[in-house]
Amino acid sequence: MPELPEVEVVRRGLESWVAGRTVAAAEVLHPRAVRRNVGDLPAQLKDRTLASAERRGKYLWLPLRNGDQEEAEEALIAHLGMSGQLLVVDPLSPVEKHLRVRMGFTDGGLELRFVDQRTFGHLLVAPMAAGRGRPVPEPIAHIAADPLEDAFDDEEFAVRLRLRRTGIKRALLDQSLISGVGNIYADEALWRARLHWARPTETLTRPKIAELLAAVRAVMTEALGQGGTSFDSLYVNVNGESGYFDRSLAVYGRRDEPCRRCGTPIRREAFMNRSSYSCPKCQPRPRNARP
DNA sequence: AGTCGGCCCTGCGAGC
DNA sequence: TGCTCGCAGGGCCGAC
Repeated sequence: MPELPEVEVVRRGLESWVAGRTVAAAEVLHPRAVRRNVGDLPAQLKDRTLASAERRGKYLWLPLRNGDQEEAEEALIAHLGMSGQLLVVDPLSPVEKHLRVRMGFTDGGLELRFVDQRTFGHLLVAPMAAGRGRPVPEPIAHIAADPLEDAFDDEEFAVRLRLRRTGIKRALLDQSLISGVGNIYADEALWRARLHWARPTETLTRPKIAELLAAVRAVMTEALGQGGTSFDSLYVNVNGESGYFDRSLAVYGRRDEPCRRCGTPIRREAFMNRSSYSCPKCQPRPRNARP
C-alpha cells in the first residue's frame, strides 16, 4: 500500500526522468495490468509525449500530448495498488519477475517499467474531465482532493465528516472524502491526535478535526522528507530505492511494543478485514464506538 | 444516498 | 520436506 508520500516520491521521479519524453513503443505483458483500459494501450501511447507527472491522493497521471499540441486531452493514469512499482531502467537490464508493462522512448534512453507482484495496480489511458478547477482525468474525478493539495478545503471536510454516520478511520480511508490516506498513515495520524479508530465522526468537535488534519499533514510531510515508508520493501522510488520512514512509525506494525508517548504496549485490533494499531491508554475505545 | 461486506491477487511465514 | 492456511490490503461493485 503505497500511500500519498510513497506515491509522491514516485511522481517526483517520473517528473525528472520521464516528463517531456515521447513513447516509441509500449508492451503489455499481463492483461490484468490494463483491465480498466478501453482500447489497445500500446497503440494509444505510441508517438505521444508524456507532458508532466501529476498526482491526486494515490493516483498518478501523465498528460498525453500529440506533437506540439498545447492542451492534453488524455492522460496515462497509474495506480500502484498494493505492490506496484514504476521503475526507470536500462532497456537491456534483466526483466523483473513481475514486469507487467514496459515502454521505451524515441530518445533511446532509459525505459519505464510497471512491475507489480500482487496485480492490484493498473495503468489506463483516459480522457481529461471537463469542468472548472484543476484538470483531472475522468476516471478519478470522483476522488476528493488530498490534504497536501491547495484544492483541499478544510471547512468542507469538517462539514462532510460530521454528516457521516461511521467511525473516524473508515472516513479517513474513504477516498471520496479525503484522498491519499491508507491504513498506515490513518493509524499514525489517529495516534498523534489521540483518537480511537472507532470514534463516531459526528461526535468530533471542530478543534479536534483541525488537530486530526494537522496530524495527517504532519505525518505525511515527515514521511515524504524521508523518502516514504518501506514496510515490506515493495515501495520504492523510480530508481528502486526505499525510504526509511518505517523507523519513525509510532504504532503501525508495533504490536506489544511500548507506546512512544506513555510506554503502554501497542494493541492490534481487527478492523475491516485488516489491522488497526493504537495505544490503549492514549486512544481509549469510546463507549459509543462505531466499527 | 450513504454505508458496508466481498472480491480481486501473490508471496511469505507459521504450523503441522 | 512439503503442504495448507492466514495475512498483507486499495478500490470497485453490488446489496441493503
